[in-house]
Amino acid sequence: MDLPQLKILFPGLEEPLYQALLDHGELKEVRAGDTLLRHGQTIRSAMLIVEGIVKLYREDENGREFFIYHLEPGQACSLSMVCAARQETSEVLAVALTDATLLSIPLHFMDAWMQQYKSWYQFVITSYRNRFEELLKTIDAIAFSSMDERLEYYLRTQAETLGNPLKITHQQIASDLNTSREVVSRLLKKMENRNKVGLSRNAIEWLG
Amino acid sequence: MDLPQLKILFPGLEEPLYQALLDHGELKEVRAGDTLLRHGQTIRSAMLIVEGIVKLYREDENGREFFIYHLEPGQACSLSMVCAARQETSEVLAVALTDATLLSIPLHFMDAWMQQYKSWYQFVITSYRNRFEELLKTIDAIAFSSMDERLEYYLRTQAETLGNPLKITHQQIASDLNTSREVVSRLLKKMENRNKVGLSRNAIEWLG
DNA sequence: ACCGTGGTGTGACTATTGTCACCGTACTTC
DNA sequence: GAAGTACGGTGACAATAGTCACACCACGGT
Repeated sequence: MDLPQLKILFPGLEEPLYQALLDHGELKEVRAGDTLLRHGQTIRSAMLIVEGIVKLYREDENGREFFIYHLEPGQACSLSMVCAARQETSEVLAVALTDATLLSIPLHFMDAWMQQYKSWYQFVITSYRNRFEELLKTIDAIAFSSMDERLEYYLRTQAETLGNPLKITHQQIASDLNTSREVVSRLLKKMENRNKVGLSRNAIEWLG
Repeated sequence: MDLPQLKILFPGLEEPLYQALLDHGELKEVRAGDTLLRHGQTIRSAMLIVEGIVKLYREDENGREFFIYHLEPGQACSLSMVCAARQETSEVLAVALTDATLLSIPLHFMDAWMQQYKSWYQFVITSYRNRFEELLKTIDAIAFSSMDERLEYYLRTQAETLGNPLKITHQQIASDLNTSREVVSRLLKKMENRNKVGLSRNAIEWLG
């Protein structure tokens, strides 16, 4: 991790802040499938995504996992930032979807930078707002749409951030949408008949 | 609006910040039913709730309104704060449920105070986190629960913030939950049989 | 007192989603 | 290559939620 790389990933920050990020941020490598944040876990640092994709879930009491959004390089885990700022516990489950590199910012720098660097405050607020928007879109999907519309939205957005064709099983989709595998299979079959998707084992191609 | 009142409503801020709030915040009186924030509207100031209850909705393309949460005195409209910080447009609909008094903070003070007063930054972050939590709870309700559970949760939380018995019609509940009046009436009747609620015209008493 | 309106109760039906059962097929492992 | 396992397809049925139709009643205005 060097300065030019950092500037590309997180553009628009102040010069001394980049240096501070390099000096005080700790790079962490995680493997695909690793759990980064568990429900109820206390958060001790803010996380910026340098490389890889992180998947965020909401869990219910029975351990069901509902997908809420992805975090990509250049983004920050807003929850980790606000929780960190108040040393509270996590309310979501975060799992690395691919091998990933994170820049971990110790708690006390959050406060300091917030007042020292306007660009940091802007970054945090912007991150927050973006996550808020994602959450609102998620609410739209489940509040206003039927399962076939939700599935289409899901496939479209997954294909955008994860690439097309998608390497995923029907069971994983069902779990992300909190429905059953049979329902997903049936709806996918219908979509295939309308040429919206191409189906094969462990892969789905989104054709729009 | 005077200093002691402000301290009770928004505890834990720095002394000079209270004075700044009084000096630069503009008090606005609104009537029950007034729309404070329309979807797509540009936001020019941050809003703190001094008195009354504000109801936040998410709208879909067809104008359906899905209830997301209430704002009470001492709380802030986080969306107005982040949007204000970046001069973006609103993504929700905010309506005064009762006559209300708002403290409107012009845009440029947001930035200044954020760096000047640690307590302001804490307040903004905390507000944000609380709204985020509400949103996650809303997602839980619609992602994991059936309509009868959602209705119970709705009645319980409404009774908490609005008082018991609730002055509300079945049609309004149906609209808030994005379902139909008949479904609400039927489920309420079942709940009455189980002594969870008392039903009368224009009013519902939550009995737990 | 009468009427009009809005709020509520309810039966019958439809549509959507969830569940169960079972099968075929690909891929893995030995 | 045989056996085991994960994945996907599909029919039958159950449960839930949405829609339509209509009746009844409370209340306000005249």
